[in-house]
Amino acid sequence: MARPKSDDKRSAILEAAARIIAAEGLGATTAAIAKEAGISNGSLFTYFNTKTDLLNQLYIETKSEMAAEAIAGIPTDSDIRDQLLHLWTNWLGWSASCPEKRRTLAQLIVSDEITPESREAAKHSMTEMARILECGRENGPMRDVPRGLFIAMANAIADAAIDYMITDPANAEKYSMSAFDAFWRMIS
Amino acid sequence: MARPKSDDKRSAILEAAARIIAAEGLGATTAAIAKEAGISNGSLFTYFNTKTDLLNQLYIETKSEMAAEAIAGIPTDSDIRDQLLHLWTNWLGWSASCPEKRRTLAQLIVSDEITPESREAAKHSMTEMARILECGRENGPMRDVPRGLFIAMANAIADAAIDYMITDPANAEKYSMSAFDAFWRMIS
Amino acid sequence: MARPKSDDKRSAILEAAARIIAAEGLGATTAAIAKEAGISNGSLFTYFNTKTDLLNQLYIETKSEMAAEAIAGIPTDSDIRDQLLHLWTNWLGWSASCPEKRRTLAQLIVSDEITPESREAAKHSMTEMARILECGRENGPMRDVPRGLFIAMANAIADAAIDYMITDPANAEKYSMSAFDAFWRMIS
Amino acid sequence: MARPKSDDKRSAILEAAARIIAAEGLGATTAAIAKEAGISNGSLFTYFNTKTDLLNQLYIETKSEMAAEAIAGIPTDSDIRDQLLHLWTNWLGWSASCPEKRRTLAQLIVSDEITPESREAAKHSMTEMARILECGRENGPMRDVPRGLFIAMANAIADAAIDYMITDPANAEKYSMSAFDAFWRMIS
DNA sequence: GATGAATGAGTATTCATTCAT
DNA sequence: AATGAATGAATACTCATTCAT
Repeated sequence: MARPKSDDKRSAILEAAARIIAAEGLGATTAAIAKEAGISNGSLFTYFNTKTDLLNQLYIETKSEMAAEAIAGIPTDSDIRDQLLHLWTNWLGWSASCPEKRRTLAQLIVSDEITPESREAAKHSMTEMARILECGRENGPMRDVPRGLFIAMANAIADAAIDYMITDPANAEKYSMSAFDAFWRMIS
Repeated sequence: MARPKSDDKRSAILEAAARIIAAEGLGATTAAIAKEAGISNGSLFTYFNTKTDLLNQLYIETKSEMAAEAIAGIPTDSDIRDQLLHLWTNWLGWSASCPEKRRTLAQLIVSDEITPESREAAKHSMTEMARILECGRENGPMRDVPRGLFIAMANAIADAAIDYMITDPANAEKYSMSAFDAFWRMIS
Repeated sequence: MARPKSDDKRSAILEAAARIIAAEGLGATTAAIAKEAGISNGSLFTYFNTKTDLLNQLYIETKSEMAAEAIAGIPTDSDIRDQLLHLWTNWLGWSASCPEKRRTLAQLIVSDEITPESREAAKHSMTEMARILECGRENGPMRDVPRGLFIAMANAIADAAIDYMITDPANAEKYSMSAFDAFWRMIS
Repeated sequence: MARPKSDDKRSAILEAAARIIAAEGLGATTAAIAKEAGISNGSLFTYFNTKTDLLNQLYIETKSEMAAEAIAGIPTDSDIRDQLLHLWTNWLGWSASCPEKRRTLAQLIVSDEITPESREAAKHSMTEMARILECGRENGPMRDVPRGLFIAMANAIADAAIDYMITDPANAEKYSMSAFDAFWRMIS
């Protein structure tokens, strides 16, 4: 069966995994994850066939969640700078509020365990986010830069800011804004 | 002294580790690294006390090497944009030419195995590079952004470009230049 | 509960350990012990956390078993010489009939792996045996010798005899009796 | 060559081994022994072919030393009780004064590494000691007990006392004497 | 489905011994 | 002879995965 009974349990495992991997790295044992999720050793495998499978799904779902949060409530009628600012604030705010998911994602991104298919799937869930980002450069100086490179740069700048927001939450908003200003200068 | 410890062998191990880890991740076995380095299983441990030790030294030395390459031949008399461009070109060029070291570094950066001391040591070796980068923003719009955040952003943009340079070497120079232009817009 | 931990299996491991250690010494591998016990390599560690732990428990349980055998069926109404003779015969008889346990115990006794706590625990299980031994000297010439030293001497004489009983089983009873006579002369 | 140049170094290794093994057990590494002896790793093997060889020689020489000390200055003209008492006092005194050698010997005695040949050799070096002990029983109640068993019993009683002498040196003499009295009662 | 014991392949590290210097 | 680096077999213990209950 494609999806076993309890979706709650599935989510619990995924969230437990994020927490444990944030703390212990990808070497975290499935036993530790199961324990954190409040289930038994063996039950984990009725929800995920292998550890690799669990990791891949964690990757995809975390990325999707991030993308969904980022585009929530975008004022589609406002001008592009406002839309981008809204997106940016959502994105960095969510990421900074989930340091564990973020830290885990950082490990997953560079891991061999994540298949090309998973990477592709994650990209799909970010389509809408990417589309809005794209609008920002279509008439600007970056119009000839490959789309992927441009997205990667936006990502990179955001990431740098998020690190600072997590480390020094009191000034989180300031960091977010500084980064947005830099991003805006870059594309316009 | 009988058969003194050879610096060559130490380097060979470090380079073998970079190659193997790039291919297999941090889970790469010490045996595989030793074999790639052309030494015996046990000899690895006469040069590095533990695998963690090896990983930390690999991290420090790779970062140092990168920093040293980046600042080689900087035209200190030229204007700041020229200096930055030179730095940028060195940096991205070297990184793109050593995809294995780069890939390995990406894993090490997010790993728990790397101690805060190692991270600090790596920072030290990048002082000069950071200093030059700093000159670029002292009178510009980013003058009030924290130094570390600014450096992280530069890093992030470079990284994004390097990925592209590695994936599509034919257009490497173009990507490098586009990224530099974006960076320059960001800081000026 | 799924497949509860089996006490039989625990005992099987302990007995396998006694057999293997008797043959190969304390350097015996956990793999060899597991194989002899008919379980897998890893299962040994669901019953004992470490090899040291296994060794300590083996020590304690073997000593307890010996003590229990020694005092079985003591004729508490008979005079003290009869009681001692019964104890002595039980004790030497059991020890001589389990040369493997005995040989293993000899190694364990001098090993660093055995903790003071284990030694203390073993002493407790021999309380009753020691009490009867004690009765034998309370009015005799050894009345002022420290209790522990007296017990150690009894032990030592018995041990010497047991070695002979094992080596030359045909005359086992004779050796046992000679040793008892010597012991009796010593204390009366 | 049967005996390499420096006999001093050979002895130094043997004594270092006794000290280290007393502290760390038979698992003590040859490297640790070499270091304690003040020589290099590899040099140990110009004096002893293998670790087993070292252990066997340590066994033989320690036993010989003990035997030699035990019979030093025996008053051959005195009556047998005096002779035995002298022997006993020498023996226990020496053993109690070298707790490391004693402890090491205890481990060696039960070890598989010691060959039957070594055990035989050790017995030879104790011939004279055994001869004197023998005199003590030839007309007594133990006259029909096998010689080896009798010796083992003497040994065992002495051993028990030595333990106490080491643990509580202040009363060493008392323990030695108590044990002798017990021994004398046993044989006469 | 849930549980946790059973499995056994896998791995860092150690150490007796050898050998180049 | 002396040194200590090099060797590689050996081993306790781990952990993803399976399976009996």
